[in-house]
Amino acid sequence: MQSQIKQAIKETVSKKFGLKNMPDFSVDISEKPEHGDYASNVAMVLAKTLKKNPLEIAHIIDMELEKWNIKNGLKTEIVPPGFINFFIDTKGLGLVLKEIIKKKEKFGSGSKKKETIIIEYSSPNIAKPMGVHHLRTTIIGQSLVNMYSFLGYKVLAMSFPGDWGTQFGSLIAAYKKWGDAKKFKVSPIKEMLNLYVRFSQLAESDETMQEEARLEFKKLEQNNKENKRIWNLFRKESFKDFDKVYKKIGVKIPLVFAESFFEPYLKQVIIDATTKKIAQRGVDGSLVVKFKDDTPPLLLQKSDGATLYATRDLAQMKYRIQKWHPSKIIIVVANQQTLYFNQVFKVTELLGYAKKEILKHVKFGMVLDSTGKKFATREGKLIPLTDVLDEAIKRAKKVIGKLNSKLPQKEKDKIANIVGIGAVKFFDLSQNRLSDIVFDWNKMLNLKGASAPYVQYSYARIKSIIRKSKIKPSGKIKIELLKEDEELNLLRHMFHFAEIIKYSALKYEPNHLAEYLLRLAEKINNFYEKIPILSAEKEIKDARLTLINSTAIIIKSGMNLLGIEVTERM
RNA sequence: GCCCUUGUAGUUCAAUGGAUAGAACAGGACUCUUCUAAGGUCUUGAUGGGGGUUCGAUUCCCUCCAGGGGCACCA
Repeated sequence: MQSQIKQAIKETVSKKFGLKNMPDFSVDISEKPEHGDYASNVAMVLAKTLKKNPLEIAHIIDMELEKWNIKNGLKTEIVPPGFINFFIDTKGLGLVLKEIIKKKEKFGSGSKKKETIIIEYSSPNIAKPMGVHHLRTTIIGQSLVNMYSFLGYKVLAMSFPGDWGTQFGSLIAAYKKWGDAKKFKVSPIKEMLNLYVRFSQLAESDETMQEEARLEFKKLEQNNKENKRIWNLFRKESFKDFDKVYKKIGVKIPLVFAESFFEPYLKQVIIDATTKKIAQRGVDGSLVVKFKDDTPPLLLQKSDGATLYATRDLAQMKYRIQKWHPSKIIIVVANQQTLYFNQVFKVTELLGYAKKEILKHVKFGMVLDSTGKKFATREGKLIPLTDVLDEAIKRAKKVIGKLNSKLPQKEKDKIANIVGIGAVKFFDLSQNRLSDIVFDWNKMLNLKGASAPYVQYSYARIKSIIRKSKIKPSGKIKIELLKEDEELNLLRHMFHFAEIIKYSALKYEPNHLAEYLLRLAEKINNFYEKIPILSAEKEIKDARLTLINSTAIIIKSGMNLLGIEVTERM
C-alpha cells in the first residue's frame, strides 16, 4: 500500500504540474492514529519548486487523487503545515483481515525472486569457545537470513569459521610444549583455551615465542604430518562444540566453508594479484596491495611466504562469486573490522571478481566487559555463550515455577527454554545494532517489560482464549462488527507487517521488526483488557476470535523471523 | 596523528529530515469474586556544547568535548 500511494502521488504530480525531476518525498507509516495510517510530505517538499503554499498544493493533489483513493479504500485529510494523511477505511481493513486468514503464516511474504543473496555470519574461531560476542553476529545474521528468505530471495546462509592462520601455530606450539592428552580428552575446549592463553601471555614479552608460532603455522601450511594431526584434533572438537551451541539457540547454518577449505585457491589469488599488478612484491618477499587513496595497505603474503586472513577471504570471495553469482553478499561482522573490509572489498573489485557495490559489511557494536573494554580472549576474560543461555533458561524456569505450577515438568522445561533463549535473542535484536553493549546479566536476561516474554505472553493469552472458546472461528469476515477503538487500532497495526519486514531487511536492522512486535503485543494487551471475547454475543464473538487469531498468526510469524519461538502456554 | 563508530530521562534503549522526542527498568499511586497480573491504568523525568543547511534537525554538514574500536607480516 505504501509504495502504491507513493506511485499514485508521483503520477498525479507529474501530470498536474508537469514536473520532470520530482524531488524525493516520503510516504511514511504514521506514528499516531490521529495522523492516519500513512502520511506524505509531498506538498511541503514541492512548495519551494512550485513557489506555492504547501496547503494549496496539498489540496490540489488531494483533489486529483480522490477517485484513486476511493477505489483503494482510503480517505485523506490535509493538515498544516501541509501533510496529507491517508486513512484506510473499514472496507480496506476488512480486506487485510481476509488476506491474513487466507495466507496465514505466509502473510506479508514476497513473491519468489531470482536473485541470490549470500549472508555470511557467526563465523567462530576454532579452538575457542563461542563467547557472548558471537551472539550478535549469529543472531543478527540469522534474522537477516529469515527475512530475506521470507521476502522471496534465494538466500545462502553461510559461515566462515577461522581454522587457519598463525594463531594455530601458537596453539600447536603450546600443545607440543605443555599439552596433556588426558586433560584434553576430558574437556578439550577448556584445554585449548588454556593453552592459547598461556602461550599468548608469554609471547607478549618473548619474541622467540612469536617466531615459533609462525614457524609451526608455516609447517602446517606445508602439510607437516604431526602438525596436521594436532590441528585436526582441535578442529574436530571445536566443531562438535559449535554444533552444541547452535542447537541450543536454534540456529542452522547449512553452508560452512572454513578458512582452510580455501587453501588450494590461495595460489590463484596471489597470481591474480601479481599479474594484474594490483599487489607489489617487496624485497623481503612480502606481497602488499597499496591503494591510490589514503587507505592503509593490505598484506596478502608474509615475507616467509605464508598467507594471511585477507588472502583467504579474497579466495572465498572469488569462489562464491563464480559459483553462485550472487546479487549481494552480506557479511555480518563487528565494527572492529570496518577498515579491513574496506580494504578487502576494494581489492575484490580491483581483481575484477565483483563490483564493490554488491558487497555489504553489516557491522555492529561490540559486547564490552563491565569496565567498558572489549573482551580479550588472550587474557582469558571470555564469557562462554552457553553460560549465558543456561542462566537465561534457569531464570525463566524460576518464574514459571512461581506462576504456573500446574503444568507438567516436561512442558515447563520446554517453555523455559523458549522464553529464556528468546529473551537473550530479543534483547540483542531489539536494539540498534551499531551501539556497543556493556555486558550485564540482568540487562541481558530481563524477562519483564519490553522483552521477548512480553510478546510471547501476549501470544499465549490469545491462544488460551481460543482454546477456551471451544469453537473454531468461522473465518467469515464481518468487518462492520469490529467497531471498538481497540479492535481497529489492532487491525491498523497488523496492516503494516509486510512493510516493516521490507524496511528491516533493506536496512539490515532487525530492531524495527522487534519494535513492531512489541507495539503489536501492546495493542493486543489493550484489547485484552477492555474487550470481552468469550462473553460476547455470538456473531461478535466470532468476529473477535477471527481478529485475535490473525494477530496470533502475525506475532508467531514475526517472532520466527527474528529466530524466536512462541509457546501456546506459559 | 589519521580513519570508523557512539553520545537522548537516574539507568538501559527507540525514533525512515516531519506533527506533542517514544518505551522499559528504577521511584510514587491504583488494578486479580471478569478470557493467564511475565499484564493493565495514572505519575515524575531527556536530545553532550557551539555554529550552519532547511518551511521543519535527535537525524544532514562543520567544530569542540567525552566513550569504544581500528591503522601491513594477528584474525
